[in-house]
Amino acid sequence: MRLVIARCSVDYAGRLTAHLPSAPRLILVKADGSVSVHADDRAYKPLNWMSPPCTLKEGEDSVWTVVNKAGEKLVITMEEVLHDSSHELGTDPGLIKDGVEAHLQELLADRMETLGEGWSLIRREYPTAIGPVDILGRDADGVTVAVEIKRRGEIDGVEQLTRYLELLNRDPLLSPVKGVFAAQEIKPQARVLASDRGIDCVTLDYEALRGIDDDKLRLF
Amino acid sequence: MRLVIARCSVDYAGRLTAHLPSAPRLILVKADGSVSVHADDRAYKPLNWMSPPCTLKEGEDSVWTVVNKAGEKLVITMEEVLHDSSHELGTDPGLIKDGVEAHLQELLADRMETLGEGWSLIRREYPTAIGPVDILGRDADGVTVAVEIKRRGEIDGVEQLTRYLELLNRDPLLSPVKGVFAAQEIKPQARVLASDRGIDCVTLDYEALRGIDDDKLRLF
DNA sequence: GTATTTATTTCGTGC
DNA sequence: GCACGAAGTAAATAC
Repeated sequence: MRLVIARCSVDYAGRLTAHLPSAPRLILVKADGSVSVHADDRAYKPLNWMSPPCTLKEGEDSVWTVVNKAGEKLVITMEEVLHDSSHELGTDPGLIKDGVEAHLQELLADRMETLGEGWSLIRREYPTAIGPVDILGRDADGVTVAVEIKRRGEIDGVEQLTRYLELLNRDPLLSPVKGVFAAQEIKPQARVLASDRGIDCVTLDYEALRGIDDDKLRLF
Repeated sequence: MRLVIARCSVDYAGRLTAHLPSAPRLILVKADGSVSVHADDRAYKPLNWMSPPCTLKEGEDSVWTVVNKAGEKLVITMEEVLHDSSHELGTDPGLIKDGVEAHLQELLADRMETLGEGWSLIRREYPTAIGPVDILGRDADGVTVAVEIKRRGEIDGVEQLTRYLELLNRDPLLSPVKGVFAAQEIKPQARVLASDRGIDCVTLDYEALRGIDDDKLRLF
């Protein structure tokens, strides 16, 4: 990893065209070949960047040119280098995540009763021609239920579930199939659309689900 | 801007929970208060970060704790500091972009003939109850046309246009309204769905549109 | 301030 | 390799 602090101007021509007038910035060159130009704000997002695979050519006139296969080009004109250091980091062991949608799906599949008494799981990631349904289950009356899970429930999640329901209801072995839209948070518009289409909305409490699951683990 | 290269382990607890085992990494502290932890890959994306507003507390035991208002917490345990430097960058003049969706809309509104001979503009951002239609126009026969513009045309863009068309066609002053899905690149699935719904697809050539526009500017 | 839409989205995953 | 869905999406913009 190479860190350069320099007064520079930058031009990008690729998917769009962008220009940065001269100012002091951080230029970050990673071992993966990526180059990013950072100001002292915008959190972790650089002003300009080039993702790997790409090649960096340092010209003798202090002009760096980064190009990729698609012909995108990032040109950094260095006017004054204030700092330049390189560091050997090695490959990173990587990070472990927890709490995303996949986890919600696991937890809910394990606790279908959360959706209603007597509800049961048929399977997770139930495959259809247009993609997998998050959870397919049955309610207390044996009616098939398709559950779409989101962390944040928005309008396109309802659209997605609608497409699944349309398809599943063509299958005489499954039909009629009810829809449940489950999310940690459901936007009002999504709720209205779902209701309009006869889809039930359920707000998931991640902590509670996990707590229930923990209890279960503890008890059995 | 402060640059620290250190062997460290990191824990994040907030919207999700994540852990990074000990390894050498770059810790980037910006003037905006943001803190990001970078490995030597993943392009410009950090392994972990905290966005401003947040506060960084450097403990005496080489443990940095970053917290924000929502109670999210990033804990960096420094085991060995290999580099530590600070740099005054000042505020950045910022960047000038060109070629994004808004620009495509401007260009196309200026050149409705691109869509068909004799086509004309009614208005851009035509307001409806469910949001603005990118472009409302008329074809050579005077038929109303709703145009949805995307940089990359995907299935939900077609869904969106479908909703607009459904609504617009309820208005007897406008009906019948045709649909045109215009994008620099249209995914095959989006094309199929559009065609199925009687929506025409048009691939936009940004360079050509701009060229035409430049010509226009030159001529008049 | 809330809701919606865009993004050089990026990133993973399944086919 | 392509297509699709998710992201600690974030950021800009309209309402």
